[in-house]
Amino acid sequence: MILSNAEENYLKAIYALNLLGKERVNNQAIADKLTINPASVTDMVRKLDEKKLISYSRSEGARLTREGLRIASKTVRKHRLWETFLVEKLNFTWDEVHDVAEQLEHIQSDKLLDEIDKLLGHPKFDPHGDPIPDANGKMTRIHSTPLSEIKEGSKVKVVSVGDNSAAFLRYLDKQGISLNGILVVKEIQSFDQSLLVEIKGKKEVFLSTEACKKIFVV
Amino acid sequence: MILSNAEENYLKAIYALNLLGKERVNNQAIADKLTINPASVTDMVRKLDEKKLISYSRSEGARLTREGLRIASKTVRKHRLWETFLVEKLNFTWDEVHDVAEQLEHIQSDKLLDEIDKLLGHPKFDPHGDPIPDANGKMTRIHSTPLSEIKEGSKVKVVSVGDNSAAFLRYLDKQGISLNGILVVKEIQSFDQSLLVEIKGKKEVFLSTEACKKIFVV
DNA sequence: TATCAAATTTAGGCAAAGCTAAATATTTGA
DNA sequence: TCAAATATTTAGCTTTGCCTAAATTTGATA
Repeated sequence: MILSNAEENYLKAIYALNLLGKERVNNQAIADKLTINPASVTDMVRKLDEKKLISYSRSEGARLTREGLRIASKTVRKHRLWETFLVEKLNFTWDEVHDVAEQLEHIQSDKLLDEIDKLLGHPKFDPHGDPIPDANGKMTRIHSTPLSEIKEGSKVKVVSVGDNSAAFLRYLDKQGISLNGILVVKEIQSFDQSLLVEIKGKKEVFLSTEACKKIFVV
Repeated sequence: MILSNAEENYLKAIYALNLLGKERVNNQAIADKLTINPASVTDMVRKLDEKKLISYSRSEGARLTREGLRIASKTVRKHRLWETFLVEKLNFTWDEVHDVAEQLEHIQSDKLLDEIDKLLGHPKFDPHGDPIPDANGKMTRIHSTPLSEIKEGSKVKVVSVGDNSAAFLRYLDKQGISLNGILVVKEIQSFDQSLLVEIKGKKEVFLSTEACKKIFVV
């Protein structure tokens, strides 16, 4: 079954919301995720239900079926493999890849996907530290913690970021924060919970509370 | 200006027909090229005219404007660079690339295009021997001849093929004909103009008249 | 339990890009 | 030159995927 880009995007949105803990997803959440009108979601959700890619009921919301899950995780796999490819092979920076990958993830070619995966050596994580689902949809989960919850004095490693927007990633670049970078939490400011962190002996920077919630560390 | 895939495909079609000699292109020809209904072409041609990507008049047909030409040749450039990339870097065969490139050519990212071009070493020809327009739309033209017009006894080199369909390319593979391959025309069959050709001292094969019209040699 | 807010659906619309069938133009060639 | 063939356009319809505005349903709470 060949799906439209829009259909794939809905499945991806439901998949992402599922991973955030929600077993069942309501229309409003999908609408917010995709920044479209809830009324539009009603229609599409009905269509996806008819195609048996999700099961939907007014009371319980939407849940991916086995087939819906397969397609959603494949789309995420494509997105993250393309991002990795762009960074590893084509000199893109991590703040440049998202929008292009949003387009590339809809290209239909199993061979293309397999060959990119092979070329990259079957990577497990993308340039933002997000796990890449394998061909069966399985992925390596890392039990990371938002930097905002780390105790003063701790030394941690950045393993992923919770916001792939160019704006946020460029902010991290400017602050000197990168994937696998080592941080030491020097001070937690009592008045706003913002952090003073030391970056691998190089320098110290202040990070806003909001930023710290989106930096995941171990 | 961001164009839809459909708009890009129309421009590409007009561009291709232009290269076949027609300065002006009529709706019927566009409809045939894209296998859509002429009535649909009327609408789109009007739209492209309004956007100043073509100039259209009922009597003279369609002609690309400077901007239309720029976009069309960029789209062709993308298509051919992707085809080359797939063959050179991702183990695709020449009969597997067309359909995927039809999708990839619509990805919007100048950086992506430039990096692919750089990675490939600024290739001048794609896997079918078609010239790749440079960033200014210029391309190397080779004055080739269809094999169907070659005299008996001549020794020639295959430089391009005029049909990128998987069916035709696989036929050529089976016959042992590849780009840059050397052929000797042994006999022209008088009753149907089909050819007996020798492939670089290896073997002799018969080629149909139709096939010979689509094999270009020097 | 009555009410208010939030979520959902309905109804009606729009733009894109295609279609068919019928009406018009235009060419061509007998 | 006139009729047949070819090309183009019009009119009206379809699907997709979105929209707004106005119900309606649900759920939380006072």
